[in-house]
Amino acid sequence: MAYRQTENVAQRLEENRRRILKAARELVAEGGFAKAQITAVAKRAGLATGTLYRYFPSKDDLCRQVFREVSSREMNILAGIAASDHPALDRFALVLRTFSGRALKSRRLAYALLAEPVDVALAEERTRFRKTHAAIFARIIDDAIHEGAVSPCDSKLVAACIAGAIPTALVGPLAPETDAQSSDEVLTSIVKFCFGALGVTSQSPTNTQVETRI
Amino acid sequence: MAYRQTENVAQRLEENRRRILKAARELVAEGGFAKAQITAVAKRAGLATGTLYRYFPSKDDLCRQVFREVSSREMNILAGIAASDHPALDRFALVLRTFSGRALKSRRLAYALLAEPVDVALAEERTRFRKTHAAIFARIIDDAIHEGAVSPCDSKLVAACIAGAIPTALVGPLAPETDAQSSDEVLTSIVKFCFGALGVTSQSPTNTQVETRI
DNA sequence: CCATATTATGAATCAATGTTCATTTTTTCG
DNA sequence: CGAAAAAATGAACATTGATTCATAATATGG
Repeated sequence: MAYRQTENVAQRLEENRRRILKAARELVAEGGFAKAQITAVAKRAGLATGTLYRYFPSKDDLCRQVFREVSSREMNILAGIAASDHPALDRFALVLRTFSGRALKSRRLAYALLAEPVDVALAEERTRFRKTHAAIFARIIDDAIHEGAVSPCDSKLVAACIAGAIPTALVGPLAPETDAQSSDEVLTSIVKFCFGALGVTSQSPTNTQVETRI
Repeated sequence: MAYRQTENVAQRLEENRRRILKAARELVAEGGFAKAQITAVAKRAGLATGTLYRYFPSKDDLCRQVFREVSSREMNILAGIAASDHPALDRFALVLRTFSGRALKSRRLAYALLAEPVDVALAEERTRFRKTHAAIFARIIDDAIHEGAVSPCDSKLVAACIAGAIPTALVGPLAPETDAQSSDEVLTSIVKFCFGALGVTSQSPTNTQVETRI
C-alpha cells in the first residue's frame, strides 16, 4: 500500500475536468458542436486524447454535458422570470425580451443550441431545451388566461408555436442579418408578434430585459 | 465501331434512374433520411451498390434530389395559392391550412423535410425549402398591408416567425400528439395564431384547404 | 459469332472520428 | 530510494458507411 489519492491530486483532476469542459465550450462557441471533436478538445485542454476518456465516457457524453451547462443557465434565467409574481403579461414580455436579447447577444452560441445541424444525441438534448421553453410559455399563457388578460386558447399549441417562431426569426438561416442598432427593433417586432398571437394588441410598454453576467 | 446506345437501352437506364429515386423516396418516407443509405437504396431498387454511382455522383447528390422532388411539389402548391387573385387574407388562410393539413397527413415525410436531424448537405436543402415558405408568407403579408387589411409590420420577420412556428407546432418533438379528429382543431388554432400575430382578430371563416392527389 | 463498347457488379478500399490499451510518467508512502 | 498505485499518453484500432474499380455480363453492328 503505497499510494492514496491526495488532496493535491484530487484538485488537479477537478481542474482537468473543468479544463476539458471549458475547452469544449470554447470550441462550440467558436464553431458550433461540429468543431468539438475529441482530438481538438483534448489539444485545447492541453491533454492527450486518451486522457479525456478518464473524465468522460464518450464524446456524446461530453457534448451533452456542455449543452446542459450552457442551456441550463438560460433555462434558469427564464424560469426565474416566469416564477416571479408580476402580472402574466409582464412576465411574458420579459421572458420574450430576455430570451431574444440573449440569443442576439451570443449569436454563435444560440445557433449551436438552437439551430445547428447536430446528431441524434444532441438533438435529444436540444429537444429538452426547447420543451422547457414551450413549458415556460405555456405556463405564463395559462396564467394570463386565468387573470383574464387574454381570451382562452390552446396554450400548449400556442406555446409550441412561439417556441418555434423565436429561434427561427433570431438565429437560423431565416433570421435577418441584424446589427446592434436594429436588434432592438427585432425584439420589439417579436414581442409584438407574440402578443398579437395571444390577441393582445396594446403591448406592455416596457423596454426592459433581464440582464445577467454571462 | 460496334456499339451505340439504342433506344431500348436508353429506356432501361431511364427506368433505373426512376427506380433509384423511388426507392430512396420510399425509404425516406418510411424512416427518414437516416434510413436512406446507399446500400439500402440499391437493394430496394434491385441494383448493386456500385450501379447507383452510374446514376448519381454521390449520396449527398441523390438525397438532395429526393429532397427537391418532394419539397418542390409542396412549394408549387403553396406558390399557386399565393399567386391567385383572392384577397390577401383569404390566400393567407388557405396557405396556412394547406401547409399544415398536408404536413399532418404525411407526418413522417413532413418530419423528414422539416425536423429530422440531417447533415449539412440536406440542411442546406431544407433551408431553401423554409426560405421559400417564408418568402410566400412575406409576400402575402405585404399584399395584405397594401390592401389595408392589416396594419404595417416587419413582414419579413413575421414571415420567418410563422415559418418557424408551424413546423414546430406540427411535426417536431414539440408537436402535440394528434389523432385525425383533433387535427382539425390544430389547424384552426394555428390559423388563429397566425391571424392574431398579424393583428387580425376576426379570422376568415373558411374551413377549406387545397386538396391535391399526392 | 466476333470485336467492341457499354453497363452492372459487389467485394475491397477509403475516410473520418471516436475509442482503446500497452506503455510511460507521476504520485505516494514506507 | 523503491515498490505500488494512479494517471496520462498517443499510436493503434474499431466502426460506420460512402466510394472505387477490376471483373463480369450484356448489348450492338458487322
